[in-house]
Amino acid sequence: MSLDRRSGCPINLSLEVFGDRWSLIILRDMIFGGRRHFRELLNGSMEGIASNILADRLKRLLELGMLTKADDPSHKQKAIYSLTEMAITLVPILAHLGAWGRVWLPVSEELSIRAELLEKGGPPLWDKFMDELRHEHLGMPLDTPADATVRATLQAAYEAVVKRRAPGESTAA
Amino acid sequence: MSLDRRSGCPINLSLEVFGDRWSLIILRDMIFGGRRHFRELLNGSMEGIASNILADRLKRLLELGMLTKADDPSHKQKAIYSLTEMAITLVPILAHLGAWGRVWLPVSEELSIRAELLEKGGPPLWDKFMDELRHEHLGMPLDTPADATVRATLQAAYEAVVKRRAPGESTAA
DNA sequence: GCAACCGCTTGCGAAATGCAATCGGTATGA
DNA sequence: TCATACCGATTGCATTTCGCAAGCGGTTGC
Repeated sequence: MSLDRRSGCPINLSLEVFGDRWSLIILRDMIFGGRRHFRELLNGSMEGIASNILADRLKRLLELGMLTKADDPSHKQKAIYSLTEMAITLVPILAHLGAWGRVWLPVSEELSIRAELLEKGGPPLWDKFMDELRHEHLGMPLDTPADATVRATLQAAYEAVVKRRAPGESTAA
Repeated sequence: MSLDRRSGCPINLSLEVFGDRWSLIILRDMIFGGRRHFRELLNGSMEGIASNILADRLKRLLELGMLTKADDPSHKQKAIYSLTEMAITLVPILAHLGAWGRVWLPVSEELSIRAELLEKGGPPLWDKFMDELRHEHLGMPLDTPADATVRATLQAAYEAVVKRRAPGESTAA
């Protein structure tokens, strides 16, 4: 995973940033899953990322300016990863990607409810979500503090589908 | 490049489709460059795709249902590749990707003019473009036949930038 | 007849990936 | 105090993929 600079085309350069199978998965888990630590990303990843790949991609995303890294005051060995504005502005792309996948690919119902809500919410919801992410990761003040965050709303919808489909059973989030 | 089905998440499945460094480049060249033949894609690719990779990706995109392949009546050995609806609906994603790359990555001026116009045109322009692609690749009637196609407009803008930046010189399109 | 072109394949070295085990250090609880 | 679990990685190794160059049998135009 090097940075080729094969051409100055915006689409090509974007692909060189996250044109691989893991970078966007990591960002997805940070954005929608609220994960901030190495172990959270490692164990929480639905697709089962390997630890060396995760370490490599985090380093790469740091170098690219998509993430920042800071010490966790609660634990000397813990590191907290934060999204930068560069990464936060991927939300519309992730929304489109999810919407497209929902139409054309064999998505599972419980995992696509988030994409469905995000698509229905449209740009206003994306803006609200990005505002929340800026607050969470960059320490910026919230434009309009809401009672229920976008992430919590999406998560609740996901859990409702899981519960409906498998009543009485418990499933990992 | 296999099809893992690592999870039913829409974003993950989308990544399994074009989460590599070449698939979207090929589709970009077909959509914005109007390329339909193997050699056009091979020699016209700004990033210099290798012929075996191109062959592999075309096969993959065929299997995924993003492309179809037909004989070219003008030449017994020529094949014409066409976009399917599945691929045409990537236009908004490509537009977003280009817009994001233009903000955050070291794009070249001449190669980003298309992305700029596509972003400024917004969804109405994307719809018009997709309509033209449906006409071109699927044989559907045009909703509102226009004098200048979106692709020609983008191409003209690109060439104007090239001409302005290097007056008197000639550059490959 | 012959060079240029057609889509595509082959061979091969280099690089990336996936997997499991492990590292040295840190918090936790008995 | 001491075992245990956890922390962010790193290492070794087998497998897969990539990138490059050359070449394939066949078609076309001059």
